[in-house]
Amino acid sequence: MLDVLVRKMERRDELSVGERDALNRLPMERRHVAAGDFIVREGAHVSRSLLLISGFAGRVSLVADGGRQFTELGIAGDFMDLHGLLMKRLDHGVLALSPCELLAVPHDALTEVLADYPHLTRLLWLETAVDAAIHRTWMVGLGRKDAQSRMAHLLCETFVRLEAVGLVSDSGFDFPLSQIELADLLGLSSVHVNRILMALRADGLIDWRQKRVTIRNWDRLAASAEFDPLYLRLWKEPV
Amino acid sequence: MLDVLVRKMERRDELSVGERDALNRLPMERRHVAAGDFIVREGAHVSRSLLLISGFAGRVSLVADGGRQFTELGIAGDFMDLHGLLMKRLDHGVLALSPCELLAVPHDALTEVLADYPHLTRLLWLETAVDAAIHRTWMVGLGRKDAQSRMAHLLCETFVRLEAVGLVSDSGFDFPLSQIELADLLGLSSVHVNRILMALRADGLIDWRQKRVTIRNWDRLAASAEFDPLYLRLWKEPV
DNA sequence: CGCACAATTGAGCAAGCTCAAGGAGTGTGG
DNA sequence: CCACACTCCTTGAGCTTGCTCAATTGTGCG
Repeated sequence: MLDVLVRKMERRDELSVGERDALNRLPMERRHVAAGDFIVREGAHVSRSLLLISGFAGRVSLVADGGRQFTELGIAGDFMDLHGLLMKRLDHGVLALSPCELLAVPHDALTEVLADYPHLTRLLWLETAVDAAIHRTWMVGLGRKDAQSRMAHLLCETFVRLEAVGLVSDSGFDFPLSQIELADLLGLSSVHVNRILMALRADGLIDWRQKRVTIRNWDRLAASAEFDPLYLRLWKEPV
Repeated sequence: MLDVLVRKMERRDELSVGERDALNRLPMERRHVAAGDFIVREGAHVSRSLLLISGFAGRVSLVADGGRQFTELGIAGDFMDLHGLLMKRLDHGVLALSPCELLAVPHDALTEVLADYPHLTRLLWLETAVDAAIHRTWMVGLGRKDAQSRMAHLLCETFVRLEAVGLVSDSGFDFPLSQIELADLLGLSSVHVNRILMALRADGLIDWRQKRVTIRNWDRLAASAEFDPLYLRLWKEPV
């Protein structure tokens, strides 16, 4: 069941047999959440962490004027609230953007297992460190890049992350987000998202039909995004 | 020498004597960096992590058009690149915004010590988790709040974080950043930063003279920022 | 005193927003 | 099988926040 997580971690460092067994011995409960439902509410006390097995989910914060900002797009293989293990209360909500399949892992069991596996601990710590690196990269976009560059960057990043867990085929991926949701990911209005997508299609950089994105010209897309995948830490180097 | 870090960690959870000793046994090298100098370059391979003992430092990323975005303001007690322990290469630069005093801790020594102290590991992991929470909070500001609210939020956040390490007195704190640097923290232009600061002063929310900020009306400042310190995780709860 | 840098102010400009309306796709009940 | 309802996408038009360019005024320091 943890295949998708193990696969991603093994892009970064070897897992020993003992470590893989330790992971698989963890008690886990399977959960399904429908698109549009909250997986966790903002501010909730959490005592288990949720690994996304399939689907798309967003970390989201609400603003007083009725707006919202997604602070991360979770894909298969992502722990949506692993930091809850340490924070105890969640500083954001988690919303299902498509039907989601999750595994809930109790914190006490996780803590107990990790005490005996420092290297495994570091690999999970790395997962949260990559989250932070993704956050920083988004911040640079939100603060200093224009709307088209931000959209291009989101598509490049999502492509590479999905590729790492085997969800890319024919230079494309299924991507069931609405333009309203994209707007709240990118800090834009949905009207502007629409105009930018029209432009990216007209320029031949992407196709986007029936909830599926196809990259038509990676080089130009990555260039307009200033995309450099360093921050995703997808190379093998001992931790 | 690690006092400022220990003090902050003890706001969150007890440290045992053994844990405190283990920290103090770590080999450390003291470094001084002048204001305006890079502490670490973007993309550098790192083999030690740098704890900021005094001064202000910024995590910064450069953009092709010559712009830059700070993604975090580091204060005394902050590890500027603890995630380098896991990432191995840094996805951002670290710039001294004032004269800075730092302690460099070799990764191999840190790894070795932490292997025997799982609880200490979790406390350091929590440090990086709080970094990520700060990132998310900034993202919400960059994406969905106006300039005045963002500035107010930065001042509230900085106040609370400095208070946690004992650097607040008389409702104020020393804050030697230029308006250009503030602009690059907040994703604004320096001209606009200036106008907002004039407004905040005129409204009686703050004073800002001689590199020192004084909060004149915390309630209204926090309200205009929609500031909720939950994400700073400054309460005591076992990790 | 003079230099370099930071703060301030003015004026015009633009990226992206809001408001509004029409079209297209999809699911559902009669 | 159709009609309606709902959501999402698309497009137009005017507006606002914050930007750029530019000039002026402090201010710390050798």
